[in-house]
Amino acid sequence: MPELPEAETIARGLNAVLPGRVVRRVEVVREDVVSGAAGPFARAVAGREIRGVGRRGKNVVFTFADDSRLVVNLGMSGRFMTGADAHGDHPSTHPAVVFHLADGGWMIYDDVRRFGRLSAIPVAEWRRWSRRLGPEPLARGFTAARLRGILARSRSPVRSLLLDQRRIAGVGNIYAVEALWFARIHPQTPANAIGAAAAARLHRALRRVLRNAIRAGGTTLRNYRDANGDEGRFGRALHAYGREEEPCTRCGTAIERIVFGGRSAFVCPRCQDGSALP
DNA sequence: AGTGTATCCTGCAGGC
DNA sequence: TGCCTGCAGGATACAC
Repeated sequence: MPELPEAETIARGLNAVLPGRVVRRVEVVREDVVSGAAGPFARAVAGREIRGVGRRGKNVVFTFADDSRLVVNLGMSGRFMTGADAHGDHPSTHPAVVFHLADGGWMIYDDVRRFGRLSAIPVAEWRRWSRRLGPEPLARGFTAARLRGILARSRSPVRSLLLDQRRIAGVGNIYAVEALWFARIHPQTPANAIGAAAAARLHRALRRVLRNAIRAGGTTLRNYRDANGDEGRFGRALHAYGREEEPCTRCGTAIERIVFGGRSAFVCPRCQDGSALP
């Protein structure tokens, strides 16, 4: 579920309330969501002071005072919720890991489908961990030329390339589909067939879509809620994703759903007909 | 190298 | 109401 904008929204929400607080005890309710065994995971996190909460790609990253980290990939249905009162009710329906804080507060990682993964990363492993991911698409250094270089190295369909976290970090199916609609590029276009002008359109579209989605607090289709329990408001701004048989907002042609790489893509057969590749 | 398929899970919507 | 199918924001492993 959550892609870059959702992870960013969650990280910001957590960063507003967690820095300076200490994790007293970690309760692993569902062992399958932590990497490695529950015991070592809990021991790696318990006792640490949270210095900040950020994001890398689609991952929410907690940095502790000793520079070790807790990295959370939210999978399809991962969520965070926090509360101040240890004895209060909490809204978690599928708690997977409960973090008891030293001041009596709590943070729960809740995950219906349990595709999410929580990993404790020691200081010495952080660089290596982060390097497995491609560049951040919203970073200053991510230029149109850089995107074009990435595209040029692959013949795979451009949508598949955008979803490959090793090449670009944080883009998921919704925003890949949306950016390709804006750029008028068919999702199955071989990446290396995309010329300089089309690559520049895609670069602009990708950053625009991601930025606007962050501004809207992400996209809620079903599960997604931010750290305050609020829905994302970007669903209203979708032009292609999930709009099968609805009119293209640019030309009125019915949006089509196609499936490849095991995932749905949505395309305007007229705007994205493969003729605007230069 | 790239693609299709299966797998990990649960919940929901739609058809009958 | 119940049963069945298909679908879902992700990631990974495997065979071809």
